[in-house]
Amino acid sequence: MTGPTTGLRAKQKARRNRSLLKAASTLFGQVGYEAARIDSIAEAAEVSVGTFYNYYENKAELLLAIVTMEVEEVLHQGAAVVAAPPEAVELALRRLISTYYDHSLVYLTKEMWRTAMAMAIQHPETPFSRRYHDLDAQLAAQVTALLRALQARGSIRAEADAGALGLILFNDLNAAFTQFAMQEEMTLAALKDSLFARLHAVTGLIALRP
Amino acid sequence: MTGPTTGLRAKQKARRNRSLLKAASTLFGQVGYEAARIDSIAEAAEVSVGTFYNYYENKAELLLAIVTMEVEEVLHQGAAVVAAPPEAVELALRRLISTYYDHSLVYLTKEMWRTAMAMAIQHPETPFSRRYHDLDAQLAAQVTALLRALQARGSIRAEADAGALGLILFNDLNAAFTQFAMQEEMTLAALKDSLFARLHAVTGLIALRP
DNA sequence: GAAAAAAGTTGAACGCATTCATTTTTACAG
DNA sequence: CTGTAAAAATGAATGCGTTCAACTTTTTTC
Repeated sequence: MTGPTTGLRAKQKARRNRSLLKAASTLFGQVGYEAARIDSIAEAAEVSVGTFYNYYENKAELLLAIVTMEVEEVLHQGAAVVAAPPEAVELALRRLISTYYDHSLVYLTKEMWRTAMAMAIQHPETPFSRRYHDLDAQLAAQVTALLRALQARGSIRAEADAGALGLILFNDLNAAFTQFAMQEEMTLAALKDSLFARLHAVTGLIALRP
Repeated sequence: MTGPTTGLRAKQKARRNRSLLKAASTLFGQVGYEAARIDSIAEAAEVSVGTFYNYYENKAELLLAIVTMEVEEVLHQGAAVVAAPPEAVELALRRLISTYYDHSLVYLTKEMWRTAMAMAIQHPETPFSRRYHDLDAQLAAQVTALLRALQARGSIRAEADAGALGLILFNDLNAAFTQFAMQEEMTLAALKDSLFARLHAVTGLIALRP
């Protein structure tokens, strides 16, 4: 399947791959994803345009690589919260969501996020979209898992549908994040304020021990 | 501001405007938005490519015109539901949301919706995005208005935050619709099933008279 | 180690949305 | 009507992601 990982050729390949990704990441950060030219990325990696396309199917695949790193880190941090959530329902959810938001701009800018979201929606049959939604689904599963844990512990009404509410909450935090990515001047604090207000409305309905 | 609406020139202008929009709409429906070439639209409207750009700033503006028609019709139908909602909370919400979904594919295809959503996210500073989110906000306001009406009538717990829950519900129905637009084979019935399951989880928490 | 095969590199060429300098048409003053 | 200004139409040129046929380099074979 995956060829040899040693040998002159393989080494060179790995080096160029990293070189292209780093060049792209830097340029995306500096001038933005859309304004970054393939020529410039290739040039920065000391490679021709044609060679770039031997390493990445297209420009989007570079973005996907960066998105994947970012979301996997978010999932890692999120898992820790789900594993040992705070007692109170609202606090636990705030903690998880804050963790997500706080780790969302390490590798990606708002413009990169917008582009990733847009491409995932527009071309659903694409590897990009599939991978993006796979990551999304993992995040949603984490939110639901937290709700279930809180319910099992007796902090949430037994009759509440944790699966449904988890999805609803995830859709809401996703929508809030989209708004955040769309407003260049909006701060993380403002994002949290906006989401937490709505979160409060939900926890008020489902929490047993406030 | 707006020039004369009579005279040979103005007549011609209005005719070409309509002609281009109709040609575009037809072609979008036939081959899809992305595959539709500006050349083809211009040719179908018996106009040169350059002239097309005298009438529409870009391809997206054509889509915006169609999206606007679609959403305004949806808002019109939705207003009727909000004005005289069914007694039961869950039924009322189902009625409103069904109305939305049932009128969503009159002028637009799923692919056109995807493109519109994607562009609205990706280029927030664009007239397209502003208009799109303005329409979105009107829909959200309608959902909230319905919740408030139901609450005023005593069908929803007085302590529930109708404003917050309206937004949450809207974000959820939006997410469901996005999923629908992304799966070519998904039916309207399947869309409603998926959303109504989650809606049930919420109404179970807020409804007073089941 | 030479020849053949395989893998990788390259930049010119292509498709398509959008722009723009030039030409054509319309409106209108005298 | 005619001359002129304003408005509109036109299609060739531009920019940029992506493709591809020709060329190099590395690996394998004997």
